[in-house]
Amino acid sequence: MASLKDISRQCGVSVATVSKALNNHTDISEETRERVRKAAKELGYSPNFSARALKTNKTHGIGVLFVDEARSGLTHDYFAGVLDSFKSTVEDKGYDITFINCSKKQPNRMTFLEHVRYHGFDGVVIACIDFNAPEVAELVQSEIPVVTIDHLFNNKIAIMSDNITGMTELTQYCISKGHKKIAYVHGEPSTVTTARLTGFYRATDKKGITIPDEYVVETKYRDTKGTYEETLNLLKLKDRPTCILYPDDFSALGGMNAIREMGLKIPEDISVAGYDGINAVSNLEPQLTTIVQATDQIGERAAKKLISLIEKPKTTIIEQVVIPGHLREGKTIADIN
Amino acid sequence: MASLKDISRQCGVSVATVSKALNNHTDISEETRERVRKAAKELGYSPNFSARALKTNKTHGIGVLFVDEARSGLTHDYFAGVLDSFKSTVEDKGYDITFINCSKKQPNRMTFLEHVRYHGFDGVVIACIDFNAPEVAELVQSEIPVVTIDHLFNNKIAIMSDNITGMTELTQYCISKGHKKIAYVHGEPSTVTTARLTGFYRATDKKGITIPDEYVVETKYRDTKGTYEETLNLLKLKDRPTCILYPDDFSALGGMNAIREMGLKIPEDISVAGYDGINAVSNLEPQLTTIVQATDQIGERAAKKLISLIEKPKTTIIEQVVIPGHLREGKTIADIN
DNA sequence: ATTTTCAGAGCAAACGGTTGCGCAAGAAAC
DNA sequence: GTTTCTTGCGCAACCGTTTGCTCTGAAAAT
Repeated sequence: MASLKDISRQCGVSVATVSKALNNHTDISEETRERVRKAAKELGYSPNFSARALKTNKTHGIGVLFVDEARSGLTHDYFAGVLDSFKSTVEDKGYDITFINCSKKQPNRMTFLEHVRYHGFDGVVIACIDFNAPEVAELVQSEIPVVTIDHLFNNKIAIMSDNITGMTELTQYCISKGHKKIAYVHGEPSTVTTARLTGFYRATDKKGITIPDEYVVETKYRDTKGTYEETLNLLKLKDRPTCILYPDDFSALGGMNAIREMGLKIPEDISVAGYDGINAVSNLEPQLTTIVQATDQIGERAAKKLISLIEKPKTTIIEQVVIPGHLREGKTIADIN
Repeated sequence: MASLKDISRQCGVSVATVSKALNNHTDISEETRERVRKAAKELGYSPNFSARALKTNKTHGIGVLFVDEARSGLTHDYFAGVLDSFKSTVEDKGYDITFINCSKKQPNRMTFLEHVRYHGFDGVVIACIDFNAPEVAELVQSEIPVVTIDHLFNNKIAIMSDNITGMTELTQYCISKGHKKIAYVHGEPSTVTTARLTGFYRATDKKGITIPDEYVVETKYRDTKGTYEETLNLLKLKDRPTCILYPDDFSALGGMNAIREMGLKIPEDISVAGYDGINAVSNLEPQLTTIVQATDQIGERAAKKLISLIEKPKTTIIEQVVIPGHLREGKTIADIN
């Protein structure tokens, strides 16, 4: 609780001098500086963030908007990975991260933007959220430096996992193994889903393969029940696919259970693939073929871009950064050539 | 950027009046209050957290210490679950959470305690960390309200997953299925490991079962390679166990792979069980028998206890709260009775 | 008519730190 | 010996809020 004033009293110098000494300003003699440092240590001085922020109008704080509705934020492996990497990177540069309160239960809750203004965050990262919510739009369109992950807003920096290329690559891989009847159980409409769908069709079109509409069905993300049901439906079709792609590794498990329940073998009877590269799943046998998203890079790039935008707004390029994933060739796609 | 001063100018009242009006003090007439509210809205007033915190010496901020060394914090399913639940609970009560910077790369990094003091957090939650680090001790022994998760400090509130009972229950379950030769691949020494080991022996002792020392081996947490190796070793023993327990679901996968690689079937030839109740793993076939830890409850209790300690320090009981998990009976333990 | 009560509002200090500017004194230049 | 630099430090304002105390005028009580 010791303050600059206490130190100044102890050392017989002014508060201003103490402040400058502690902040290594050049107009303080080495001798005084040492005296001040010593007193600070003795008194157990701790700088006061609020006072400093109030005066300097800088918080070195970054707001993180990770919706946790239905527990889909932190416990979502992909986003947890991104956040973890983001966190390390900004912390290395002296920034702290605070979650933007998204509780709906508060009596006088602030909007996201109000909360950010209130705390004076220097910048904000947004991920894993309903990007169409008006509150999100309000925040994005404000003057606050913002970086979004996996969603592109007009004239804002976005870090995007390369879902188009990833899905193209995955689909091409399946095709190269001889599959033509490829089904795709995809997730709810979103930037991500759209991109992957594009990638999917890009690959099939290129090879002149026509996918019947009934092969492309929609379910929720990370919902093993949903993929389980949809997979059963797919397997009941007269003309059954030889290969089924899933929106993520997690929900692929649901599909795989359905397949096995029908007495079919993976990959002998049906091939499957996921998307994400979730750790736990990669340790299964047979190892799931999937696209591993580079969560480390995504988090790190987001962090660096955001800090650049905060510290050098003029020279920072507003751009969409696309981070490629890579194919992890497991054992769930049969070669039927 | 509008401040109280701007509103006061606009309304022709003093700054003090504006402050009181906005904060619903009773000594302001309803008419004035309305006028002030209206002006605040018009000017786009946003309160200033730093100024308020400086004056009131309250931040409504909670520091979270989740070490992310080796990426084991956020991406650890168990802790991610706890944190997620903790976050929702404190946010509902108007608190914000900020990670305590644990970057080692900063030139003038603060200790954990310094960082907490600097930010003036009202309280701190500690989890998933090397509890023996001097820096952690320094923080815990300070005057800051603190709650630890899965570790007990003298005279501090701790929320503990009931690892003893959980492991006892799991072991008893195995025994009830006829297993006597039970191996236990446990994690690195820690509060958690010790508790589970206690639970393990408590169950075997009670039934008068003697476990050879070679059945109890140590490996790292969440390390499929380690459990893979240890499992191979166990399987090579002259007197092979019929059942192997793992430190967590994740690393159980490594063990299971080893078993299958040896041409053995689960659970026909060898039974296995995990610990944690990780989502992804619970969707596998055969479903892994495990103890599901109540992450939701752990996070929520930790949050409520901490807030109580912050707001009502006198009446808050310093205690160790033990949260039971529950057995999820999967299909990986054979009945060999 | 005088005193008491009270609601409504303002004064001013305080929270802890930062920083542009000014000033003094000694060193260097003339 | 005067002028010019340079070094080291203090002055004082300011950031935006909060809050105990004071003040005023009008209503209520006497």
